[in-house]
Amino acid sequence: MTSQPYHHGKLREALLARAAEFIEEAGVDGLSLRQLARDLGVSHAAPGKHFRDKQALLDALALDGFRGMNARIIGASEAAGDHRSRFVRIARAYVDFAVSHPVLLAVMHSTKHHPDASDELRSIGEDGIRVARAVIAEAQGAGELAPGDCEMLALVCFVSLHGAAVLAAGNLLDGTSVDSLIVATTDLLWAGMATGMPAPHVSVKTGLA
Amino acid sequence: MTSQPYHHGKLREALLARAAEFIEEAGVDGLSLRQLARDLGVSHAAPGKHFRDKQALLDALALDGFRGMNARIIGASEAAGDHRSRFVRIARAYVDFAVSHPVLLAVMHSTKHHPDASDELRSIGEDGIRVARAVIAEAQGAGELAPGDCEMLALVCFVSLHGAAVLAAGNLLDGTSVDSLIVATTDLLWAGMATGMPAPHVSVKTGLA
DNA sequence: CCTACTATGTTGACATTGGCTACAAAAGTG
DNA sequence: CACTTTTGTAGCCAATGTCAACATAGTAGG
Repeated sequence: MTSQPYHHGKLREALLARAAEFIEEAGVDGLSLRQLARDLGVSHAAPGKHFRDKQALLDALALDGFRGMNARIIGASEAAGDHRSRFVRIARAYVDFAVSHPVLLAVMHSTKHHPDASDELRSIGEDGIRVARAVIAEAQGAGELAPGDCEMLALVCFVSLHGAAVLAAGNLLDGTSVDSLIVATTDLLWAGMATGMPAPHVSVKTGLA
Repeated sequence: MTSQPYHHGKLREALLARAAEFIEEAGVDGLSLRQLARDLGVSHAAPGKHFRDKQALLDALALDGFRGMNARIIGASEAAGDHRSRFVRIARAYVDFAVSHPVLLAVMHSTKHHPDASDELRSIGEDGIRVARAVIAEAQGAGELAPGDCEMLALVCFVSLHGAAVLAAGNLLDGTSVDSLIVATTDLLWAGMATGMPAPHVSVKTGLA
């Protein structure tokens, strides 16, 4: 038999690739460093040379996940079309990614990242908001949307689509198709932004604070 | 020393209560059945008499969580006020609960429940949607909101607020206060529903089962 | 070429965990 | 009282994450 070389060569990449498959099959809890090592034909402690601990591997997975997702979102935003179409396409790109990689999405937004997690990981999640804000600002400039705080509007849109993505990824939409939810959500958000928000509703606050 | 009674008496409740504290302190992964047992002064296998396995305990936690959350939401919806105020109050109840019990919320919406998880656990998550739908339907009847598929509208609102709750619970809103996000989100949704959605692209499915 | 030095992989060990079985005590129940 | 069921205990096992000690490979400098 061909004697295995002592050094794997691309163990780090192999670990990440295999781990990405594992978590989608068996969930994050189903991921075991030792199983991963066995699967790749290396010793049980080999992963430790590339990732300080299990969370470090998950952090790296999250980073890759954000890179891939942002690439899709940016690609969707750059496609031709009017503002509203681009808005819908961005939303669809986000939710589609979530449905395709539900567990990875959970890892990406998991709160428990290493204290020394890279700054990139901390800020890379905001790319989506930036893209949404750009489209909204353009549409406002073109008069298609009412003027308003496009920063906050983008955040609200991001938040709403994040909810749709999470629930769709978790298969928690009982009878509703993902696509019809995206359409309904983007329609509602766009209608609200087109109308503008004449009377901010602040009188509800109870004095319970 | 007072000899411990052989039977704890209320071990099941004690386990749930202590576990609820543990997960908020150390996350779901930080929860150990054995540690829990040590903490309550019982043997390491005692929890097994009340919960088939760890997931069964998490399922029970999730069930309790839904009960408490739904109680708050329903309470908010029954408070006096016009439709819009009640809508905002429901939203606030949801997000407030999420911020108060972030890890529990994740457990509640975790996909990996036992195959034999109670039917109650499967359907109890829809109470929030029902409450939102009722308010929307009333407001539509009163002419405050444009007519439309209140089932789908309620789902979109629920989804949006769920996103806000998840991100707020995860402390992922960098500079924005939770309250201003709630206000902006409910304002935008309400404005959209008041205007109505002129031209949906795709036909909408029938309501939830 | 020979010698460090570093990066990468291996082996062995340890504490901890979840889960199982067998047993013991308590609490009902006839 | 005899019995059954519930509740808790003690012991065991395989698996895991992490660590320290060692082995090998590649690389840089003399």
